[in-house]
Amino acid sequence: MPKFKRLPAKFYHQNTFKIAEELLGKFIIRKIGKRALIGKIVESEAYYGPNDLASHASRGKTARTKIMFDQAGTAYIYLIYGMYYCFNIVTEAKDFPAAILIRAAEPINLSKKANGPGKFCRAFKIDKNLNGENLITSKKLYLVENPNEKIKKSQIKKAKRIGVDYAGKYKNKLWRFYLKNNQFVSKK
DNA sequence: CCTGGGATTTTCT
DNA sequence: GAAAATCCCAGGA
Repeated sequence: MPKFKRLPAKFYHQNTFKIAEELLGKFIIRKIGKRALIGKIVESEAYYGPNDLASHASRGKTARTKIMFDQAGTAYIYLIYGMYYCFNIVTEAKDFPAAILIRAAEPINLSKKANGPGKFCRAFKIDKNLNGENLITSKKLYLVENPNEKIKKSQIKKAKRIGVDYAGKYKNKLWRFYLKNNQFVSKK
């Protein structure tokens, strides 16, 4: 097993879009008892600020979305379409709503595919119990440096977000990022 | 190749 | 009561 270096608090206190790009290639680790599930992040989507109509936070702070207003480095997990969980990483200062949806990961030691936000959570056994988890201190769910690979800017593709056609002018924002030529990206 | 609908439940109107 | 930051499968062209 290689030695994994956890991403520090400082990493989560950068600009949301920079983090969304830098997350690509990083490893996510989910510990369940003595087992660890590991995947490489290959696709992310940014949801930024109170005016982004695609963001849950655009309608203000509610019981569900209050986590998005929390401090950077918090996990925001919600149930979509009644059956799939989505995993997000909260960014920006407290009381500024922003988060990054992790859409896909390349399996390192996973038995299931993770090429889509719902499937990602299924593969990692992520559910509402982990909502609000602190990724900087958690023992169950956290992110680490990729010890084998450095991602270059030229490997990153920017694209429109998925499933947000209702979001007016925000639907065309290039706020989705993924690794070029990676077969585990949910949609090219 | 494409389009459309069902599953299932939380959330807001 | 309708819609939702999804996924999978069926059916038609």
